[in-house]
Amino acid sequence: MIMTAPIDHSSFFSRAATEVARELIGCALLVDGVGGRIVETEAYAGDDPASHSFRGPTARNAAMFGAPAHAYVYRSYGIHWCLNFVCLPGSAVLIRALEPLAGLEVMAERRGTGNPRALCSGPGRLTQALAVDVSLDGAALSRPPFHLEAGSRPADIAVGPRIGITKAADVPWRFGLAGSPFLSRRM
DNA sequence: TAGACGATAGCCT
DNA sequence: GGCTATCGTCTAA
Repeated sequence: MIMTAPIDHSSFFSRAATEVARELIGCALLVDGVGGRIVETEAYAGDDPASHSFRGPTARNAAMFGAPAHAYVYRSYGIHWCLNFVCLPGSAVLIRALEPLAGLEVMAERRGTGNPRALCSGPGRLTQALAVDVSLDGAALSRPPFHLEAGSRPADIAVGPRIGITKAADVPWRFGLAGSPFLSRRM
C-alpha cells in the first residue's frame, strides 16, 4: 500500500488545468487497486487550440465539459486509449506516465512485458496497464474503480513543451518528476 | 457520405 | 533514430 493522504477531489480539480497538472505529479493513482505514482502530465485548457475542447462540445469530448474531478477517456490514433482528469469545464489534464507501485504482476500480464519502465511510460501504455477504456469516460474520480491520493510534496518538477501535437506546441504545459526513469521521454 | 488527420507505440534499421 | 500500422472522429460538400 502507498502511504499518502486522501484529497478533496472537488476542490482539487476545480482549478486551472496547468495548476492541477503540476500538483498531480507525485500523487498516487490506482484503478481497481492497480497503479502507482504519477510522474508525467500535460495540461489542456479550454481556449487552447491543441485541446479537444477547443471547438466546443461534441459527443466525444462531452466529459470535458462536465463536472470537475471526472475522467475523460478518448481513443487516439484509432489504436489506444488516453486518460484525462477533467478540471474546470473545457480543461483537462492528460496522464502520460506512472511509476508502477501496485499490481505489478497484473500490469505485466496486460502489457505483455515485465520491464517496469515499459509498463506505464506513455499514455497508451498506462491505460493498457490499468485496464482503462471508454467505459470509464465520465466516471467520477472519487469513486471506485478510481482511487487518488495526494503524494508527499513534489520533489523536482520539470517543465517542457507538450508531445505529439502541432498546435500551440510551444507552450510549456508538460510536467514531470525530474529525473524519473518512468517518464515517457526525458524532459 | 467521403476524405483527412491525430494528445501514439512498437518494430526495424 | 526513423517508419508505419490503424480507425474513430470531425469537417466539408
